[in-house]
Amino acid sequence: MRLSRYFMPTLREAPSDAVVVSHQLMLRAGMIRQEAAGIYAWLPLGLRVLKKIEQIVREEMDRAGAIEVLMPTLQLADLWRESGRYEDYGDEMLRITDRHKRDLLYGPTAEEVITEIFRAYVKSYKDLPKNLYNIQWKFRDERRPRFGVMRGREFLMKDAYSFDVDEAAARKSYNRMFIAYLNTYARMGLNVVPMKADPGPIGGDLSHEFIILADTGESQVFCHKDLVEMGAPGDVDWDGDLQPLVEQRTNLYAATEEMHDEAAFAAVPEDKRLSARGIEVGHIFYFGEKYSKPMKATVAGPDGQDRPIHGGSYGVGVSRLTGAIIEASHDEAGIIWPDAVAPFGAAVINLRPGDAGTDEVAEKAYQALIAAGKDPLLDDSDQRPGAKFAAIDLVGIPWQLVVGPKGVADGTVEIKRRATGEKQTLTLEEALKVISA
RNA sequence: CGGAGUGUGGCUCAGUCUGGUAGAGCACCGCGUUCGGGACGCGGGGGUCGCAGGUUCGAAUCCUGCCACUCCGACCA
Repeated sequence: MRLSRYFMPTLREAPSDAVVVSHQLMLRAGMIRQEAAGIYAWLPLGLRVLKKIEQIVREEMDRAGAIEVLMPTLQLADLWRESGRYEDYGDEMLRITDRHKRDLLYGPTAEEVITEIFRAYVKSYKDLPKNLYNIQWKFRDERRPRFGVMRGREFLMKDAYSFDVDEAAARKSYNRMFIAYLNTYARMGLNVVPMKADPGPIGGDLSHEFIILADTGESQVFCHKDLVEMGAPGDVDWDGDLQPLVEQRTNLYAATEEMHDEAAFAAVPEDKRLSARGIEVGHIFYFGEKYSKPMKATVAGPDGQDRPIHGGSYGVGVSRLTGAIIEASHDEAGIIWPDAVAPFGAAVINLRPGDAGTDEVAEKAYQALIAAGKDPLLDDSDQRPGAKFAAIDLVGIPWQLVVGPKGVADGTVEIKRRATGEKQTLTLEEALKVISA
């Protein structure tokens, strides 16, 4: 992409209504534009990041055996009356009436819809387990939206739903999602810690929040230090026994403020106790027959008798992650995107557009990076060098390849790694090799 | 939803108390000088001061109502 033809409206100063750093930087980098409280338009740069995150989530869901569907944003109120949640949900649910005076709602989640779909087709235990997911916009009319896209009213969420014949089978589905989540966040360059969460009315131990650690996180969290650096399991035998991998994490202490147990935390060796701020970027839980019973989602068991399926649901805040990643990865100059989610893989900065020498080298570098699949941004804008550096630092592109008249004169370019600030002066060929490595 | 606050050009803000022909910086346009970490000079464009009503000879400024947004708190991907 050539910057001169792109739409990347960066700001030198942050709008005053942004208080958290990710919100400020997203506005300054021209990623989003607020249209109403908690409702944002995604500008080209923001959309690129959002799509990359979405795609990682999708790939890891697929790998774990989940199957993608797309459910509507608008749902029929009657479906929610069946589950009993239409009245329970309260003002957070945006209710809509269509021209025929039918009650609709903008989905805050999709347990009812997926259960309706499932029950229409699946009749036998032999068709289980199944896990269906969708990545769709949700709306929750938060009393107080804030923190930019991290607590918007409209947000993009991946929600997966598992269907199993009994609790033991549901636990296996749960474990698959647990591992898939670890892999998902690891690919985005995040250290994530699964923490025991409030399981709600169902009880049991099958509810975890996935928390990334960031100084600006909105909740206080407590955990065993080893969890932070434990890493992700990667690809595993998804049909095998995942319980040991899960227990390796869940046996160490980790809890958010609401679930915190001082006594249990005190039992963690003192040098391993970590108290930090965290941001919730995922939540998984098992809810058993909560929806299948009232909505009559049953399958025939081996004995021929119908029984309600055991369900679980698994959410990832896709749009929230754009903000959360920035919270975890930025400096005074701006955003530092992990390579996997960066809007562009590299920026070629032509310090003097119009100069035959720099134009030629910059174009050559740009074409080579395209060929290498780095999806580069070519800064061919007519600005002074300082302004270019500042803007490219701000938007956080992982590699900068600087083509200036001095370098061209002696056959070199400069590359800079955004994350470390490390600069090297190399020939173009060497530079391309480093960036493409 | 309780409490607090803010709405003035794309962004940051002054002007409001004490009514008298709407300002600055950044951004934008033109020309020139510049050009390796957000340059400089000269010239220029852009705002019915959130909306509606009221008071007044005269309202960004005072009064009333409404709307939007933000912050703090209780709740949540």
